[in-house]
Amino acid sequence: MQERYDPAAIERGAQADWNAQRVFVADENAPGEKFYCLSMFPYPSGRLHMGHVRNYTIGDVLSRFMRMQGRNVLQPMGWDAFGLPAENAAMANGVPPAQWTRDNIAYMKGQLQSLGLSIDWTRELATCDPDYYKWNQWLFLRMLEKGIAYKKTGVVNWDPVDQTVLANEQVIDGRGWRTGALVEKREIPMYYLRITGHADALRGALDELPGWPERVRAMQANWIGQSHGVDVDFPYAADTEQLLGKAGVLRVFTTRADTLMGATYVAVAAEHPVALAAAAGNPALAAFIDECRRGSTMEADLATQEKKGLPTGLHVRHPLTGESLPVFVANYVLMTYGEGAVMAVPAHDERDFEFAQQYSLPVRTVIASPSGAYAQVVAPWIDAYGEAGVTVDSGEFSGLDSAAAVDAIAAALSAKGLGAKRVQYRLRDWGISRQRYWGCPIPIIHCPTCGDVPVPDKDLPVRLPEDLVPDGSGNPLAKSAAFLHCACPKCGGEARRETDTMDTFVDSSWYFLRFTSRDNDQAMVDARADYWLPVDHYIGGIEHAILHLLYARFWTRVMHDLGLVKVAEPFANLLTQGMVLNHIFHRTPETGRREFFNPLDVDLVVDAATKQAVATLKKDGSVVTYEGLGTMSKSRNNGVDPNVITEKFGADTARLFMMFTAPPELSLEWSDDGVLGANRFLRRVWKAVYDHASLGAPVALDVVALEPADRDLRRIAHQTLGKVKDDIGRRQVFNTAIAAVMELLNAVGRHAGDAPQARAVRQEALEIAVLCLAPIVPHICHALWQSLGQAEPLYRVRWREVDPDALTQDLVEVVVQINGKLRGRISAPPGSPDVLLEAAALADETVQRFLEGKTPRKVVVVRGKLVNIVV
RNA sequence: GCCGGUGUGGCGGAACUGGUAGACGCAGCAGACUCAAAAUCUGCCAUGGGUAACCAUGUGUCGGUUCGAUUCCGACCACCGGCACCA
Repeated sequence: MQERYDPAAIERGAQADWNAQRVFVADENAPGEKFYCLSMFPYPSGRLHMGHVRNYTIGDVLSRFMRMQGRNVLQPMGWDAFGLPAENAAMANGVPPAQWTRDNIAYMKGQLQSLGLSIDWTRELATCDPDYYKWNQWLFLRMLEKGIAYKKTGVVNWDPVDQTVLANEQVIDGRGWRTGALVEKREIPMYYLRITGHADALRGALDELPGWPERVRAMQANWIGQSHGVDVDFPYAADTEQLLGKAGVLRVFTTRADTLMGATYVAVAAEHPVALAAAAGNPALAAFIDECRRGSTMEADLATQEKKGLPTGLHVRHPLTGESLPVFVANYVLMTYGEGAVMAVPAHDERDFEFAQQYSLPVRTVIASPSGAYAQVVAPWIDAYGEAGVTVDSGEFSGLDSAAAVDAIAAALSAKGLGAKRVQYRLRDWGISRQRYWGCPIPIIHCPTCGDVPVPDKDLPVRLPEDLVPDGSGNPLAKSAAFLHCACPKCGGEARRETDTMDTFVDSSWYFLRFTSRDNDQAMVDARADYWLPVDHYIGGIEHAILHLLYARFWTRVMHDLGLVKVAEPFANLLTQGMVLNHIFHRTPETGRREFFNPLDVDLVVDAATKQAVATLKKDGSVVTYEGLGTMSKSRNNGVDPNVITEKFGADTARLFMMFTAPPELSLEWSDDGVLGANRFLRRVWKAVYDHASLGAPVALDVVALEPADRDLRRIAHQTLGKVKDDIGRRQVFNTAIAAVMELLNAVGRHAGDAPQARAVRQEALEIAVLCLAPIVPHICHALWQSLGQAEPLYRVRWREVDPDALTQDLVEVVVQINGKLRGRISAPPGSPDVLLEAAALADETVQRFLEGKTPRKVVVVRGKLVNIVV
């Protein structure tokens, strides 16, 4: 064994051994209960960042730990390879997105491998591979057959200069990012997936996911939304009928049907058909509608917007009283929620109240406050006006509590054919059409005679040409004659291929299923998916808490309903890891752009007196502004390149630092000193084994021949073994597990003596330390295990069981409290009866002094832990 | 505004089921080794008082339950995240 810890050589050697033995290739037929450990696959942006390192280290520690527990582990890896950045890079460098993407994958794969992750690379996939996205297309066609996929118009951002559709992130302050042109809204046909059809199931099943963090479940529940209410139809009055040229109803959705008798007007969204019809002959209204539509995109972040509206001049009739009510266009009604229209009850809804005050509309009190907070609704608004109560002045519906009134009014409406109870979800259907090149083609052919024709299964995949280079002016697929022109599968006539591609969230909605059946070119998934699913542990960033996880749950449900997989929920346990933060420093010159400085180039000193942080540049001592901590990012120049750390200290140091510095769910502050500390610990472990091993092989351990100091060390070692298993296996916290091994190593350092049994105990303690660290820092442990004279390689070694005999103690410390305050400690044999402990505690010198002769009123004994004397 | 989370030393954090608050590490201070420095090792390290033994205080604030509360309950404050004219 070498005296010096040389991470580069050790890591190269360990990785070579693992690869040669194909240690991490998963096998469905291997013994042991399956454990599918999945980390969210990366977008191949070019280089790994520290967030990736953290994510994949957590997954790898769990995988390696479970492997040691005898589980049959699958840990795969792939690439979320379609997306906009590849097109941007292509425009900047003139390289096709395919080449840029594949180059990045090759580089980043090397980076991942240098971290020593226990990944089964035989199952690697990239979503831009035709044998992957073929099945996106195949399932899309099944959804089309089932009516789960459908076509309707949707609104997109249109850059009038580049003649192209822009993603939201390409719209900056309402202008195109490249041209600076004012972005327009355009309606175009798009494909949607009917995720709303599963809203109820997706919401309900959240309760059956105890392995998910509470906050993710709450975020999904909020996103899906759920309101129990009533659809109410307001028949058109004569003026509306005349304008629209037909009889009809204006439908609204309300959760407060109990207040229907207090409705004094109806408000519709700017995009509502009635509003648009009224605007045709009303320039002022048309201008207002225009304003509303602009406002909704550009001022979405305005918290308090003035309630504005205009009368349409049209009227509808109250469904129960027949009273004529005016119809307003209001900026607080959303076309995308419910029916795009609301009944307004100013007396019992705050927004309606505010609006009614502004436009002098009548306020009709129809609810009596159960707490007597008010008799009649008058300005100003108080929250009690909006609360449920008992109906008053509501004709035949008077005197009911709100819930009963909703039922009665819903029944009355239903009898007239003017309404019914309904559940409304906030969730909207998933629009998957993207007017871009670097994505999975939607398998549709447009035929002038047959219409939209699905591509037959035998012609799948519809291959994306890989040699195109986008130039920013529209989708290059639309300019590629080879792609565009085709024969109609139905009539054989000349037809045109759909040029839209799928949202990349489609790609990531089922990749975890494909890993199980990667080599099957006949089916999307096979029986192996049922073996491996559900994913036992899914690890990824909180930023995917809503969209990705919801889409993946939906997609799995669709596959389940089609009989393709047995599970309905894909992820049994979810671990959302925190972000990696670093200090941010900048300086804003009088002219020019703000300049950010890398933390490596800055000295940060906190003044002890003022508590003010002072940051100075290392090179010239000039002062820069300290902005605090923030996520590592290129734009703020506060990133740390993983390669720099692994090259300088090794992957094990990087892994140890990540796992030790914070629990996985919390954000992690980068600290160069912390990295040094992690490295220092590994050197200490190395030295401890070296010092021990260089004295030659120890004799066999004989537990009956141990000195007290030996028994102490052995007890600590076995306690550590138990704690580490519990911390990693049950609690999934790693920092405390590492802390426990550090304590063990400190104990080994204190343990002296060259007696044969002393050395045997140290041998066992070091073996346990190496086993406990093996999932976290696998390379150094691989080498140390050999140095400890073990014939079997560490990757084949199972976790060791705690020896209960090692944990026994002759005496345990018992704490003595008086009135809950710590006053002394006594030693007693474990399992001493309460009366003995009580007597010993009362006899204690310090205790006597504090009692000052007073008689205890009561004594509480917690066996083996403490005695509390109450006076 | 609504929903969720988090508040503990100079810093990251620990205390899992109500039972010794501050494990482990970082930084700092002192010492050993060294011609010296780095590295390494040892000791100290919540606050106030005291030479010390020790005493008092202390887990965002205020209250409650309990023999005993960082932990449970109530009210409030601050910060972070998500959603938001949601009918």
